[in-house]
Amino acid sequence: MELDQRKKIILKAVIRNYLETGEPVGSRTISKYTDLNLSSATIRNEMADLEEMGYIVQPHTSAGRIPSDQGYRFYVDTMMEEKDREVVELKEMLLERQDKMETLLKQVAKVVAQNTQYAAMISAPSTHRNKVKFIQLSRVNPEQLLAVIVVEGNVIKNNIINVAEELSDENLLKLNILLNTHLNGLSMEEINLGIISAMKQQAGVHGSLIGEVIDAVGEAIKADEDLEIYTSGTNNIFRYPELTDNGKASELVGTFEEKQQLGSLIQESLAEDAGTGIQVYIGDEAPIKSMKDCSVVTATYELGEGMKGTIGIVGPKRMDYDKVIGTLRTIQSKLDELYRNE
Amino acid sequence: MELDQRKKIILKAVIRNYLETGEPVGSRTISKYTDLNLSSATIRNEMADLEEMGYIVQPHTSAGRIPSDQGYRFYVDTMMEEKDREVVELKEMLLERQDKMETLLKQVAKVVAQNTQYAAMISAPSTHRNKVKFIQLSRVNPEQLLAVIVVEGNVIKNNIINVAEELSDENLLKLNILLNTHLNGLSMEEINLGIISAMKQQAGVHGSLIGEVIDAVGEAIKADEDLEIYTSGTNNIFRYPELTDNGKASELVGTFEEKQQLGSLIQESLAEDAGTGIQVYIGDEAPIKSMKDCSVVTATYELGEGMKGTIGIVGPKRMDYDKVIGTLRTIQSKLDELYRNE
DNA sequence: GTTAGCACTCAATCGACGGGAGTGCTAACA
DNA sequence: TGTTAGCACTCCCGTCGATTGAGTGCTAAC
Repeated sequence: MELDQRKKIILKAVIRNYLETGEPVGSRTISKYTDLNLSSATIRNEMADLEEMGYIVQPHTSAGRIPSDQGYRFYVDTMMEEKDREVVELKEMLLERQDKMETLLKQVAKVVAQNTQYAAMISAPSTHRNKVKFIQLSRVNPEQLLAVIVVEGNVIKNNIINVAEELSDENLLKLNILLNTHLNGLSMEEINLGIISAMKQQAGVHGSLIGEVIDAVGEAIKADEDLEIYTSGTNNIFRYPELTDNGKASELVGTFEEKQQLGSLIQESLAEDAGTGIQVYIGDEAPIKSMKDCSVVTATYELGEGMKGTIGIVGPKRMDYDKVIGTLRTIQSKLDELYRNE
Repeated sequence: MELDQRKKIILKAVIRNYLETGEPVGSRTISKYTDLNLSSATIRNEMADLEEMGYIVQPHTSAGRIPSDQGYRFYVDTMMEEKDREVVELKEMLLERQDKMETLLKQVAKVVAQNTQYAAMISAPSTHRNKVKFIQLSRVNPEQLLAVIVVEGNVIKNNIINVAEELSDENLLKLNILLNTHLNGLSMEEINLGIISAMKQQAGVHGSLIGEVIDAVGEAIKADEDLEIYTSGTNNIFRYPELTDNGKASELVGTFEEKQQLGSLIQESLAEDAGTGIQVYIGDEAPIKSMKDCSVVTATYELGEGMKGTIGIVGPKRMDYDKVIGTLRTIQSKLDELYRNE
């Protein structure tokens, strides 16, 4: 069977109506809702076809139809190609450029959640590929050294290193020069054991002590690379009974708290990034099982210097895709603006 | 009317039974539960008295009794003075000493939540009173300076400072000396505008540029003083219907996400700190209105060097106070141990 | 191909009903 | 005077059946 023009119109009408009301929609409603001027009986026939084709389902025999995952997928796909979304006006949108990345991200998550009334999450941009700008090792007291590493994008990492034996001023200076000449300009992912052992070799004699310090610096660089994720509006899920019935709320809240679980979503979204960077996952399409009754819309953003992160919105399948995608587009461009002329 | 010995026994029996079952408890149950050898009729009379005195209430006419807030309060108070709690064995309790405070705190929250099956929160110790150990200003590039401040307890703060005009090596060195001589050994709360302007004065001529830098350092020290709070086990609240019925879940989850709201609790707990540092808030006693159906148990902890923070456990009023308090005691001593010989 | 009509299905709602847990009160007992 | 057995009463809760109403599928006529 083929999805002809009329079927498409009816399918869209069903979905749009369901998005609004959250109730199964019957043939009579569609008969009046659309301007097709068809009787409910005709619509009934078409709807039976659509059901057979898998776009809509009946929750029980004598109820109206609701969209299946396949139906949502159709809707989202056609919607995405149809028109350029108008830019959504964000309520109280004030993104000031923050020194602290953390503050900015929390702010974005909050704005997005408030605006859409769904749950929002945002991952900090990964800095693997950012280059080291500056390294400094200083003595805090005889047994403690402080290593500070500044990376492009003004990301700062630091680490306190405990040493058994005091390092002479001369050696400290040498070490600083060594570290800077070897590591400056390298991206964090390029700094590997090979480079570190090369440095150790060049440092020569003092093997053990200096070696330890070099290792510690290497660790400081590698550390903290677990992706940080911030969430907001988790309690918006309570607006949608289909997400909170039967103890589903507990699972979802748990997932949002254990932010590591959200990682897979972030990864996938970054990987799939095509064109606009906006992705829609419906039900099982998302790689997180507790979200099987949700839809997830993700957008990748870029903060100058190639630092990429992901924003995600989680809501019921009957979410207002149009608005959500519009909001994400707006945020994308605002962030881009904010950091373009760094 | 007086709360005589027998009434106390009955009251405790009612409460203990209710804690176990979560069901209203009737006179017959108590008659068998206790070894008073009284008939249910006698118990009924006593229970009527207890109700009149406000220790227990009936959810409806023909139901058993449940403890009122006043009843819980009595129970907790007598329990606290009764005996030394035996030490609770924590499941999989492995607190390794972490370099990163954040990791340690998240770990503690998680352990506590898993152990008690309630929601847990923990505030990072405030560092107002910690003394500055080390300050360093370095040039990252001609327009950017990096300020690093190390505070007792190895708390590290840093800030990138943008300058309009390059600072000479000589001036940078002077500044470093100036900063260290003036600020080293002072606690963060002692560093105020007076001290900062004194430094500016001493710096003399270069007023504007150097003044700006000094201000920026001052800001870096003051910044980030909003208390950080970590939570875990939020979804444990779903184990207790009385906390999640009628949309209460949404409120509670919201409170846990907006961690700032938890601040008042932390403050109060730190302020009230008496003796053991353990506090119990029942219902309205807690300063957060979304917790009016909860009980909250807080404990202050100390990580050497006078860094104090608070751990809080939030659960239903019928929480297992005994276990919760035991767990908190154990955590307190483990943390103390961990940092005692710094 | 479209539509009116009709029988059918099934979830949701409502009221009636009975069981059960628990109470308060009274009267009898030690 | 304190304790207890007995009893009527209250009220929650689950079950059952009837009713309602929205919606469907099918058939026959247009």
